[in-house]
Order: sequence, then C-alpha cells, then structure tokens
Amino acid sequence: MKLPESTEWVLHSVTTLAQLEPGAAASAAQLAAHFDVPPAYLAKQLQALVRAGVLVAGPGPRGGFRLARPATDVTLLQIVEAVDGASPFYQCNELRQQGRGAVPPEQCRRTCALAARMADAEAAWRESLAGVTVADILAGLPRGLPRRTRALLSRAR
Amino acid sequence: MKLPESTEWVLHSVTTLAQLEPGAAASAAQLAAHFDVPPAYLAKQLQALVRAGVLVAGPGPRGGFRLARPATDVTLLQIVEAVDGASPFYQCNELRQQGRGAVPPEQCRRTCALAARMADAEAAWRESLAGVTVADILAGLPRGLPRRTRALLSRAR
DNA sequence: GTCCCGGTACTCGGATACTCACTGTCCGAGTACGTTCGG
DNA sequence: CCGAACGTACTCGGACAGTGAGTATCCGAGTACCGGGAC
Repeated sequence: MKLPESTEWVLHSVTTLAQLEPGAAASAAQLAAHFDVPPAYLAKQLQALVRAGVLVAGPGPRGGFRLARPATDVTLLQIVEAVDGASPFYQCNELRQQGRGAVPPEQCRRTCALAARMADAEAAWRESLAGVTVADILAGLPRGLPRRTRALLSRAR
Repeated sequence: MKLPESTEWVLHSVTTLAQLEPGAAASAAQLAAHFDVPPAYLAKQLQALVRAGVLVAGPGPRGGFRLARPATDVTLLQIVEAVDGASPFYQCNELRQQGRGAVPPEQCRRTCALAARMADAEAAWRESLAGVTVADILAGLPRGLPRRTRALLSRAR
C-alpha cells in the first residue's frame, strides 16, 4: 500500500505549472531539471496527465505542458488518479462464497460488510483529496515564490 | 496504490475466528480450506497478525490461532496495518529543496502543503478504518451464520 | 485397573524461489524558429 | 531591402529493459494426544 514516487513528482509539477502565467508552458526537461528527477520518466507520467485531461501538451520547440483548466478546477484527486489509476484499494473477491465455508448465495444478497467498510474508508480518502484544488496549494505558498518560479522557468525568447 | 490480496484473506480470517466460541482456535490449514486459499501463504500472513498482537498462536495439534482480545477491541485498521505495514502512502522527499528550482530552507519552515494534504487524506482513511471493530462486522452478519461457522470449524475431539 | 512411557501426527515459524508493477531509458514523428538564398 | 524556402533544434509520444515488493512454497522445531507396556 504505497503510492509510486512519481506521484510526488507530478503533484509538484502541476503545482509548478500553475504558478506560471496563464497560457505559459514548460517542457518536461525543464521540470525534470527543476526537481532533479529523470527527465524521460517524468515525461512519461506527464503524458498520463494529458490523457486524463489535466494537462495539455504542445509540440515543437515552444511546446511543452500547461494546465488544461484553471487551477481552481484541478483537484489533487484528479492528479493522483491520473498517474496512479482509479482502481480501488480493496477488491472484494467474494471470498465468503468460496471454499469449504462457502455461504449460500441467498444469504449474500447484501454486499460483504468488510468490503463495504473498506470502501467507506477509501471514499473518505478520495473525498479528502477531491476537496483540495491546486489553487488551494498555491494559496499556501510563501509570498513571492511564484514570481521566482516564473523567472526560473521562463524561456529565452 | 493497491492493497495486497492477502489483506482480504486476513480480514475474513479474523472475522471468522471472532465467530468461534471464546478461547476456541482454528488452524491455518482449516482457515485456508475454509476460503480456498494457499495454506502456507495464509499462515505467513497470520504470523504477521501474531507479531502485531492481534492474534495469539498455540503450538501442537490442538494449537492454532485465536483472537488476542475481545472482538470489540480489534479494529480493521489494526488488521490492515499488521499485514500491510503502517508506512504512509505518500512520502515527502522535500522535492522543493532539490534541483534547479530548490527553495531556500528559510522558506521551507512550514511543511510542504502537498504533503500535508496527502497526510490529511490518509488520516481520514485510517480514522475510518479505526472506527470499525470486528464486533461491528459480526453484528451485520446474517442471523445464524456464526453457528454454522462454528460447526464447520469445530475439531473432532 | 492404574500409571508411565514412547511414538505419532499435527501445529506454528522462519528460510527459500518466482512473478508482476514500478522504475528507468531509448528512439521516432512532428513543429516552430533561425538562417540563407533569390529576387 | 523583402520574401520564401530550407535546415536545425527542440518538443512530445510510444516502445523497450532492469529491479524490488508481493506471491507462493517448502522444510524444521515443538507439543498434545494415543497406544502399549509394566506394575
């Protein structure tokens, strides 16, 4: 039960992209150097965000990645699910209906109580992440830091 | 981000043990046959529960596993953490202080906002699981099922 | 009949192979820019 | 001087290897029961 390390990379990447001026883009190589992570692998994860509709990518020298929507409309859950998949933590294989102690189907009309509680917990996790937007993260950043980020990632024209 | 399949096995195993008469035990082989899962591997996971203090194991022919505490004092979180480890989902590697865009330490006195929100979500998950005991699960079982379980797992004396 | 002893079968416990997702890397298709050549 | 065409450099995008946690398995140490034998 652990998120891939790349999850941290994309969370920081999206947060960083959100600090740029609207419409501005940064390349995977720039972001990789910004965080000192493998460029190719980061690019792979950013592609997943494009497929999920969180980012949009432009080709060519002045291409790169930028937010597909305002930062107020991008939640942490969308980012995490984009890179890690939306499959549930706990999958109920109806163990109660298998093996020596199989319970007759007519007593299994209600969903397995264990699966229900595990699903509740997972829903709590998802709701917590869905309640935080990238804009909320930006609001908590030290004053003046976005300006510095923009300067570091501005491209020589 | 997925729990091991063995998590489901131990959750059902503990729930099943809780249906037995107080003091009664069942062997790993019995439980494995009860759910049709690999006996040796299930045994390995049950050992983890013993190390975590959720179960106690007795040696010899009349040994086996039994609950270490009343079912009202065993939470789903304790079971999950016993088998899956209590390590956090998201580990903050202070990415903001690394690479080209490293932020000076004096601006990093507050914990990373991303890590904080991820930790909040994880806490919500853990609290949800910590709020459910094995006794709660038993209360939702079909009437008369514990009796059947006891009969299936009773040992020829 | 009663007690003691040995054998047996069953239990947990840890040490040992195998598989798949995560990690890391590479090269190919496509585009905007800078340069160069012609008018 | 102006315009267009070309070459170049940079971008994303998908296809290809390496590694650690999860999965599955086995065998050894220890104990309670069962039977037999001695008293």
